[in-house]
Amino acid sequence: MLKISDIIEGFICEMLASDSSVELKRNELAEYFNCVPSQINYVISTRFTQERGYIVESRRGGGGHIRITRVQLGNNERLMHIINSIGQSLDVMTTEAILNTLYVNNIIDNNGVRHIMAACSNNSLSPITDNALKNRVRATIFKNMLLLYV
Amino acid sequence: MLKISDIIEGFICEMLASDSSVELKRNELAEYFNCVPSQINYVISTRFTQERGYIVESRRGGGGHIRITRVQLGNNERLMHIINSIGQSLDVMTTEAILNTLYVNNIIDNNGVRHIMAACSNNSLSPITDNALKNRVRATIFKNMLLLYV
DNA sequence: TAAATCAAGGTCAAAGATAGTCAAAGTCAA
DNA sequence: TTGACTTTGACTATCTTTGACCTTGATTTA
Repeated sequence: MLKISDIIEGFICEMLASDSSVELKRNELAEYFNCVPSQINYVISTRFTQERGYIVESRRGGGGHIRITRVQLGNNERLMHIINSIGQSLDVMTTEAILNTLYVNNIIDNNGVRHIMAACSNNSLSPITDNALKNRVRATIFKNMLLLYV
Repeated sequence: MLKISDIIEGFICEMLASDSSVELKRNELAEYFNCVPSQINYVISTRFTQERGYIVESRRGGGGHIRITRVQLGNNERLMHIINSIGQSLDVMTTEAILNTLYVNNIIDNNGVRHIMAACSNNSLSPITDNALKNRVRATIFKNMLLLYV
């Protein structure tokens, strides 16, 4: 059976084939495919993920939209490997260690290291009291920033 | 759908491009854009805020007006002002707007903008389910990263 | 000159327009 | 039969638009 999710995925992929960025109206798309609006969210959250090289932005309210952007990825095997091997959680020491590796291998320059460290520092995450959550957020921030280099 | 608020914002921005200060008539502007006068207040209060580098003055009564001025501060002064004026909480739209201001004023380059946006995006903060906490964390990350430029 | 009137702009809350979340129910292959 | 994946919809969050009512300043009138 043809899954509606796959059809919607294909539809969006096709749009992304000609343009690296598309802007959708959730309700319009849902109506077009005769499904509930949240189906669109399902498709996006399972198919157009960061790991697969997409960036999703959206706005609610009048004139709201969902924008999906394809990021250029490919030539950096090593980086993708690192990104994929980072789990759900990341502590400061490991962050520093990975950054150091990337730095000495000239994948990230000094300026990038400073930005990423600033973002991932305990200082930046200080409003989060739960340490487990803090490390989970650090992991998502770190992966998101590394995607800038793939 | 075209958002009237964004159109009005663009209109005012364009006026501010040639002049650092503009004087508006609320009712005239509202009539020109076919909207209610309070829409102008909405645009001003959401787009032309102090954090984004504007000062708004107005007078009521006959011959009243609204004056919007782009503030010209030294880089560090402006940065510190922005850092100090960001409270405990920060949403994505405001983050983008502030970054844009800093970018067009050559305080932060494109690379820096990309790093900071990646760090402050909802994507990066997705493990945080509580929105209030999400915005608090965004504020601390953002301020921490801006300090790299002071 | 004090009061009345007119001419702005300000505030706030309700209504409208989108999108997001989450969990229950459904489907299908192993 | 079970577990992973999909579909649905009720409820929530966010952003925008609108309008009724308020405040302030300038001008006219008594």
